[in-house]
Amino acid sequence: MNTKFRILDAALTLFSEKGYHTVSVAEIADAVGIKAPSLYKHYKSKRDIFNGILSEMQVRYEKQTAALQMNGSNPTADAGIFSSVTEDSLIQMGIGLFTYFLHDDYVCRFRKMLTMEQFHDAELATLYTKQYADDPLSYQSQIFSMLSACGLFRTAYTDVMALHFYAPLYLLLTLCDREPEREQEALLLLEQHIKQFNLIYKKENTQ
Amino acid sequence: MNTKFRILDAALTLFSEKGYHTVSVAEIADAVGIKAPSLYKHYKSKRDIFNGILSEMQVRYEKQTAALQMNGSNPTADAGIFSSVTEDSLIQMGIGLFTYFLHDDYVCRFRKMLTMEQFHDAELATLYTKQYADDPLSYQSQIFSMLSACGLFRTAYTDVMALHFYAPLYLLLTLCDREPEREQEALLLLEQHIKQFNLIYKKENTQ
DNA sequence: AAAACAAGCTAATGAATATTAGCCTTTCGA
DNA sequence: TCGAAAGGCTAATATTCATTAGCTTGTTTT
Repeated sequence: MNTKFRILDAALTLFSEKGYHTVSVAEIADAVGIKAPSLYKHYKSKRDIFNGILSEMQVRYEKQTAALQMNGSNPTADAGIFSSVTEDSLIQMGIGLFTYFLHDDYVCRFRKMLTMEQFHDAELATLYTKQYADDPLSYQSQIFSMLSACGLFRTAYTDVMALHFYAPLYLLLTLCDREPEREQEALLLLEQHIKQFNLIYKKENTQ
Repeated sequence: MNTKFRILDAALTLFSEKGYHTVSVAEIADAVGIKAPSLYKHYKSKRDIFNGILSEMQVRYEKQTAALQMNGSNPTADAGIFSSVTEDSLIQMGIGLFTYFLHDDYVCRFRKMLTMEQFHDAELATLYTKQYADDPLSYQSQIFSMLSACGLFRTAYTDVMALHFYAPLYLLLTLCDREPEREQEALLLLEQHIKQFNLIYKKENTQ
């Protein structure tokens, strides 16, 4: 029963460390504690395991984004929530997103895997862009347009604001994926970045 | 003679499209127009071809950065060059860097290859970080510290300024690597980003 | 001109690897 | 309790692939 899931998990770990093609089904089986042919009782091929990981991520991702997308549906209705945006809460939002992306077990392994596989398939390419560029950017953009509407932030192109806020986070994230030992340095820079961002975009009179 | 180079070139193309492990030596040979065993007259193994690509890139990269690193050596001595930094020249610098990274034949294929191989080897990881994060950031940081010193730009943490300037460029670059058809959209956003950046950091009195 | 070398080829080798066949044991619903 | 399904195993298969051996041919060096 849960062997099926343990296979997925072991495969994801291996794929995220060495890439799909470099990992043999024997290795996956080994990590699970069974022999290679037994895998085929659960998945009909190696590719099928990979697809299983994709579906699993699909489910988790939709759950995660649904939780964020302001369940009240109408964005401006929730504007009150933001009546007290402080520098600290902005920092917390940034650092929170960063550490979630970097340390969530599934998210982190999945991103590394997708990084390596993105050019093998147009579908994987768009999935990557959606999860790590388009969706975060449009989410941030939405938030900043609310903050502008409330008069808390300067009015500016919210697309550009979102890019200013999120792109450094993204760059530092991919850096830490490669060199985890530089996380402290990255966090420091990220915090400085957000302070600077806050200084730039927050309206003076509401300080 | 130039077969040796043609092998490197064909291999880089294939590696950048499909990743090192997915490409067979037979495929590389085919692309060059010879048979697989003939490759071994020029390189002693598949890995050796890969290493050849790395060395070739090393040479090109050093040539390229040497050309940028202000051959006059002392940065502040060249401050005069920047006496007339306009919004347009800043945009040109950004767009120029972006299109160079995106369209230079060698740079572009190499980056895609490195993107796929970065987790296979700590050395490749640091190489990636150096070329697409550390070096560009410290270069931009240097420029902004000069611009600040000249009184053209606000004084601020130049590391953060560099991050603000470069990170969006990096994000859009990786996006276009995956989805080249979105280049126009990316260029537009990049231009808006730089205009906004200029507005934020340039001293009002020098407008 | 002869020897040596460069650079191509075909054929062979050997290892890795995904997948299938077929067998055995345990579990469990009828 | 019996039959079948679930889930494990070993052994076999077939394919792909990097690499080597050894031959040929044209060019270069002596």
